[in-house]
Amino acid sequence: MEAVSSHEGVQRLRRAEAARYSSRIEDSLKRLEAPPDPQFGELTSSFCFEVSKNLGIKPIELAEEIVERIDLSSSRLVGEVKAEGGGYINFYAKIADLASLAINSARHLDQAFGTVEAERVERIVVEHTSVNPIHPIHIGHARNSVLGDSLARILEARGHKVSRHYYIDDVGRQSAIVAYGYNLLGRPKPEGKPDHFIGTIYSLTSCLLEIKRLKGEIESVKGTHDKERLTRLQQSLDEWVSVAADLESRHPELFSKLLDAMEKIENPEEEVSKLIRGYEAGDEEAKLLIREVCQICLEGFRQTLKRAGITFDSWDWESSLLWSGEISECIKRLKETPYVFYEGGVLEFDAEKVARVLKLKRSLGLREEYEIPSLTLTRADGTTLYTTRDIAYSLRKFRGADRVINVVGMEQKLAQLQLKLALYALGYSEEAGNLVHFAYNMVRVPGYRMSGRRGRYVTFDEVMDEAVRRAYEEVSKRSPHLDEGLKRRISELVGVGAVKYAFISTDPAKPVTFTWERVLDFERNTAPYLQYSHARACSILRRIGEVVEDVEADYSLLREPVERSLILLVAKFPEVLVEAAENLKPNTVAEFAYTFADRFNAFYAALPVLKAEPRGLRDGRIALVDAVRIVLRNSLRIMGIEAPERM
RNA sequence: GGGCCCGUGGCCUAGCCAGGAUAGGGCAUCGGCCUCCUAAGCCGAGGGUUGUGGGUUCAAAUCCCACCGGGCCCGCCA
Repeated sequence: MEAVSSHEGVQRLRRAEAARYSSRIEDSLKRLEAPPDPQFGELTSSFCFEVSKNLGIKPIELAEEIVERIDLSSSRLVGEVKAEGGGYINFYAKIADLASLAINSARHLDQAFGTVEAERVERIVVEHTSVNPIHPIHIGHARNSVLGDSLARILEARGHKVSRHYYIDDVGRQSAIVAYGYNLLGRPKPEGKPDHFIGTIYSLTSCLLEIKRLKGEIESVKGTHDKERLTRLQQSLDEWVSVAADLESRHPELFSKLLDAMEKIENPEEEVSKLIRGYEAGDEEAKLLIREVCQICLEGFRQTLKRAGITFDSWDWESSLLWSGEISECIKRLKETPYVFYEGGVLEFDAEKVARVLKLKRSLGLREEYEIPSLTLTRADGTTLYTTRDIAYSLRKFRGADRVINVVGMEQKLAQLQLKLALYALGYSEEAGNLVHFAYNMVRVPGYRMSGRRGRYVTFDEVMDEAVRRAYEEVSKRSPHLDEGLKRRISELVGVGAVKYAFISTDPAKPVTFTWERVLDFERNTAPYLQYSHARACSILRRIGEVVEDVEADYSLLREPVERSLILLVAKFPEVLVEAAENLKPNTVAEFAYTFADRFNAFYAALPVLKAEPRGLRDGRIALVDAVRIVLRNSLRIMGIEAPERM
C-alpha cells in the first residue's frame, strides 16, 4: 500500500499537469484554484481571462484551444479537462484513483493523517492565557486560552517543536493588593475554588482601598474651589460605594472582616506600596506572602485549564526576571543604544527613532507619517513597567525558540509594537522579525463591563459548568440507555467542546458578544455536531466484525455525488492544516470540519453502508467511513476537542 | 486630534491577506423525513443595495481612496 499522503497526491497532480504546458500556462496552472461548485470539476484555471485581451481572442476560444492540446493519457489522477463557463479550464479528477489514494492514506497514517511536516522545522514558543493571578479566568481570557492552545496544536501538526508558556504577572500593584488583603484576613484557607476565593479577596481589597483613597482625595480637594473635580471624585466614590454594597451582599463575612482589619490601619496604601517594593527587592517576607497568594490562584487556574484540556510546558514568573537581573541587564543595554532618553526623571524608549533609523515602518505595515509613541521604561522611582519587563521576557523566550507567538488582546497592539522595536534596538533583528503578536478582539458581556476590581465577570468555570449541565440534559434525553458514568463523561466533553468551538470558529479579529445561546448551542455548526458525526461513524464501524482489507474495497463504485465530495474533502484535509498553520488561522480548521461533517451526515442519511451491495461497494463505503472517522477525530484534536465514540 | 480593528438577509457567521462562475453556512420561520448503520440528524422553501460613495480591472465582498457607524489604543496601568 502506498504510504503517500494525499496532500502530496494533490501536489503531484498539480505538478504533473503543470509540467505539460508552456511556461506561461505553467505559471497559471501552479495557481490552479478550487472551483466554486463540484459541477465545474476539482481544479480550475481562469488563465484565459487574464490573457485573452492581449491576444485578442475570446477567453472561451483560447480555453478550447488549450483543452484540445492537453493529453491526459499518462495522467494518474485527472480524468477530464473541459473549457467551460466562458473561458475557464476545468479539471475533473479520476475519482476512483483519488479515493484509493486519499482513503488509504488516511487509514494508514491514522493519527498522523493531516500532518505535513514543514520544510523548515522550527522551535516555537506560544505564550498564551497569562491571566494575572488575582481573579478567576473569565470568558474573555478563555478566548485567549482556546485560541492559543489550538494554535499550538496546529503548529505541532506541521512538525514544529512547540512550547506553551504561561507568563505569571506577579510583579506590581495588583498582586500586592490581593496579597495585602489576604494577609489582613489572617491568611485564610481558601473556601471554594481557590482562584474564585482569591478573586473575591482582590475585589474586596481593591474596592476598600479605592474608597479610602477617594475619600482622602475628596477631603483635600474640598479646600480648593475645583468644583468640577470634586463632582467627578464624588461620582467615582458613589460608584465604588455601590460596588462595595454589592460585594458585601455577596460575601458578607469576608467583607466585614476585611473592613474591620483595614480600619485599624492608618495608611493601607503605603503598606501596599511597601509590599510592592519589598517584593521587587526580593524581601523574603514579601516573597513568601505574594508567592503563596499566586500559588493559590494558579492552583485554581490549573483546575480550570485541565478541564478545558489546555496544558502548559512552562510557567514563567515575571518576578524571576527581576530577581535574576535579566530586566536590569536589559535596561542597561537599552541605555547603551541611541534610542533612549530621560524626560522628567523617567527613562523613555524612542520607538519612533528605531523605526525611522532602521527603516522599519513599511515592513511593519505602518504609514511613514505615523509617529510611534515612546515607551516609558522606568518610573521616576526607578521601578520598571510591564512592557519593559516583557522585553526581557521576550529575550528569554527566544533563548529556546526560533519564533515566539504572543497571544495577546489587540488592545495591546501598540505595546507589542514597542516591544518588537525594542528588540530591533538591542540588535536582535532576527528575533524581532520572528516575534508575532497574535491579536484577538474582545469578548463583551451584554449589560455590563467585566471588571476584576469590581468583582464583575463571567468565569470560564461557570460557562463550562452550565454547558456541561445542558449537555447532561441532552445526553439523558437522547441516550437514556447509557450508564450514568458514561453519560457524565460524555456531557463533560460535549459541554466543554461546545464552549471551545464557539471561540475557535469565529475570526479572532472580530469582537464577540458573549451570550449563553452562543456557547450552549448543540446543533449544526457546533462541536457537538462534529462529535455526533464522529460518534455516528464509530457506530457504523463498531458493527463490523472483521477488519476490512483494502483489496476488497472497489472505490470505482463510490459514484454518488455525496461520496465524491466526501472523498475530495478527505484528500483536502492535509492542505487545510497546512493553510491553518501558515496563516495562523484556527478558524479554518473549524470551517473545514463543519463542511466535512455536513457532507458525512448527508451521506449517512442517503446511503446504506453495511447493507450496501455488492461487497466491493460495501467495503469501499466502510473504508470511506473509517477515513471520515479519522479526519473528524484529527480535526477535533487539532481544536483541542475530544471525539467521543458514542453519545 | 492621530493610529489600529470591525461592519455580509431579523440575529450570528464564512469567504477578504494571494480579485474570478448564481455571496456559502447556522439560528429563527415554514413544509416534509425515523419498518433501514444514533433524528444532537437529513431533505426542501422564503429571506441579501456584502455600511455608503467613488476608483482600479475583462472581472470587486475581496485591492485603492473618501466618508458613516461601533470598538480599542495613544498611562510613570497591565
